[in-house]
Amino acid sequence: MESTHRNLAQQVVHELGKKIMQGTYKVGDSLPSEADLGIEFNISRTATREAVKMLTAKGLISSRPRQGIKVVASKNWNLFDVDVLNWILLGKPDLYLLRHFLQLRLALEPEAAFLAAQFAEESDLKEIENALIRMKDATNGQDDTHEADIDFHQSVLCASNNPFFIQLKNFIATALKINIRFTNRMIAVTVAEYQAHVDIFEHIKNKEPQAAFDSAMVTQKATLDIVNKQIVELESKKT
Amino acid sequence: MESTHRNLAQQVVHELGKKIMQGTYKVGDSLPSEADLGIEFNISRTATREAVKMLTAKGLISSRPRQGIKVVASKNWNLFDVDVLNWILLGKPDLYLLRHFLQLRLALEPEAAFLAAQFAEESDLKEIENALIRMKDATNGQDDTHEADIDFHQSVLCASNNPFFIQLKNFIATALKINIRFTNRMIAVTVAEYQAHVDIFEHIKNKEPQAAFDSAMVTQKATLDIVNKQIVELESKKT
DNA sequence: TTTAGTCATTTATCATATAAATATGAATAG
DNA sequence: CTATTCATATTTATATGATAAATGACTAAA
Repeated sequence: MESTHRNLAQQVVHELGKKIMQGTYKVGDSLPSEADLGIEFNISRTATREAVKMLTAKGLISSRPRQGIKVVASKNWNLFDVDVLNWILLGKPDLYLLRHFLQLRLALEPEAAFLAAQFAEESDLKEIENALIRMKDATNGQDDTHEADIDFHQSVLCASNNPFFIQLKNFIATALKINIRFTNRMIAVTVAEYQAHVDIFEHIKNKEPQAAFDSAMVTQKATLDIVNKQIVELESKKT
Repeated sequence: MESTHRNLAQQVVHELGKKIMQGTYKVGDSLPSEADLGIEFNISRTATREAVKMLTAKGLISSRPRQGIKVVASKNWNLFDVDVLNWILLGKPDLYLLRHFLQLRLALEPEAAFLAAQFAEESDLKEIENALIRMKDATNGQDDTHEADIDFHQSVLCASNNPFFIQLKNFIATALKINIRFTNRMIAVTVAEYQAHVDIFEHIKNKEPQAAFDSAMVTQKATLDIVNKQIVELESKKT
């Protein structure tokens, strides 16, 4: 195993999780037996089993006597688990995955903005404003635009003061990272996008839920439309 | 442990998970040490550790040498995990939790209907229709209304053909169950509600995304408004 | 051909031992 | 008296080896 010799089980969880999301082990495939995994990673069966149990808890695999350890159907995967999302990021996301992310974002973010306009505390507003300032600073090269952009989206989710929306911070972050990868990680966030964010913030601050919702909806829908068109194009090329 | 002597670790996971969601162990609290848990449940430390690892994977606890096993902040809980949702159901949900569920449902379900109208396959439509038929049958006492109702909502999610929406089936099911508990589990789904469902289905079938979205939105918003009013009432009583 | 039973393989659990991490409090230095 | 260092005890982390239970595959009998 790695150098550190700490949290071996956790490391194996990540190795196997990555391999599953990258398709090294596909749905229905059997993983090596506990004994073999132990040999492969040079750890005891105890640690191996703990790793297997953690992946089971995240819904990626099942393990039964005689049948061995198998990757279960992807509908059972805990797609909103932090680790799983990060492993998705390490895979090779395609346009369809990007669309799936955007479709859920379109559902979530306008409503989150709506709720933020209703329930945001002073501290929540400060967080959002902070992210906006960092986005503006980024145009002067003082900060990473994309990172500040992600912070903006996450802080709006938090401002909803709804634990379920807040839990989806990781989902949104992953969605944005994949989006960035597909557009071009070098291209900074545009002025137009920044202005759209400012609009959303203003509506939240002024406690105008519907206006906040609409502003968020417009930008989301625009992004999704672009990807939808790209997919149509892609599919027409195929045939 | 129980009679069966199979999957001891899994049983302990459920016991502890329930206790955490019911507040027996609160956020920040320490659980008994591995050794003590082993004694309490009459299982080996190995099995205990595997249970602890599974709960760790679900984001409920952390376990570090000398520090012991502690319930982590609820923002780290995997609220969309099937098990966690079921444990929530075993707790004592209040109006605020119900509102949080409804707020996310309001975000998800109209968009799911929108997507279903775009992407539903024939088989998906059959599933939805099937649930509707069962709802109608239920008025004659042949079936459980609520169960068929849950099936309807879940089948619309599936029809979106978006894995993220599909993953949220358990969330919606839990939300509906809590909703049923709050209204009155004896009261059957009304004819009006049934008709609203039929409308949504028709729009999906006719591939009218926006109409499907609007229909779903109306019913959702109505439900949320009622709960919001109840909360306002509750809070005015307090002061 | 079917059925019942045997067998081999793999996970599930247990018991015990040692290593590593770390909170706590004592000892020490300033 | 305060801050820092250090020893120690407690708890988790890992390893090892042994036994139990589950189950797919094969075999033999009806």
